[in-house]
Amino acid sequence: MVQRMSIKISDSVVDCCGPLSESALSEIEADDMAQIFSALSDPVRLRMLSLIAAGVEVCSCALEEPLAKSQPTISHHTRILCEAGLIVGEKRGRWMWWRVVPERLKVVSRILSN
Amino acid sequence: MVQRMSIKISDSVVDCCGPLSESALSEIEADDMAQIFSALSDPVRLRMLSLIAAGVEVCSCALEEPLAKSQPTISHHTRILCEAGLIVGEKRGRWMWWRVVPERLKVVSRILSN
DNA sequence: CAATTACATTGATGATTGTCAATGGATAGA
DNA sequence: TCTATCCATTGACAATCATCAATGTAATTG
Repeated sequence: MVQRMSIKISDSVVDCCGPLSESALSEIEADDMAQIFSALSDPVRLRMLSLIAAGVEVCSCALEEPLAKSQPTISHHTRILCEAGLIVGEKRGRWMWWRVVPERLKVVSRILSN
Repeated sequence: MVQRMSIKISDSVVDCCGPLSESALSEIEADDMAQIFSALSDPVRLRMLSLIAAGVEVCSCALEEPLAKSQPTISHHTRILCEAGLIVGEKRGRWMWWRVVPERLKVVSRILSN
């Protein structure tokens, strides 16, 4: 049985935004971008994202040991990365498998390269 | 008279880091990257960065009105962006002039595009 | 020198955040 | 059905953060 995570991504930033210097950001655009950068602003989450990106797919249970955090903390961070659209999860059996969303990273990358 | 801001940037991330997925981040690299993303994780700072990038050079006093924040708050945010190496300031007379550091933005951009 | 202006710093406050123990729900195996 | 496992949620706590009033500092002007 396969069950997909629901994601709440703010998409106003995905298609509309050119590079930062082009024109002043609206408050809404700034809020959306800030959500993504907030997700990336924690060292544990960055290492988590790196670990997930290193493998094709990574189980939640495989993150506790290298990150040296408790299970609820791991769950908390995967949730934040998921809500920012940076990773997606798929539950298979008892395991939650995570993979990165490269297009999402590219969106942010493109905004910063002006 | 010209006076430059002192910046404290953590540089371990500037030259060393390939894309996120290449290999697992060390804790030190993750800390440094997190500092940059933290600076970008606030909507006011994003709009501030956008405003500075829009003009060639922008005075602190020209930021209060469009951002609708008090002078101490503006000063607080410019400081954080500066410490992250994203902007540099130069004091000329009574005015503090800010400009973005495009290379710094490119560093972050490159990390995200794997 | 005195007044004014632009900015930084300090201190305080309310809000947000990272962390984990405890608990609950769902799935697999015996 | 019972037990074990994987994960999410809740609640609590300490730490960090965004904000601003008050104050300090440096530079310009009269």
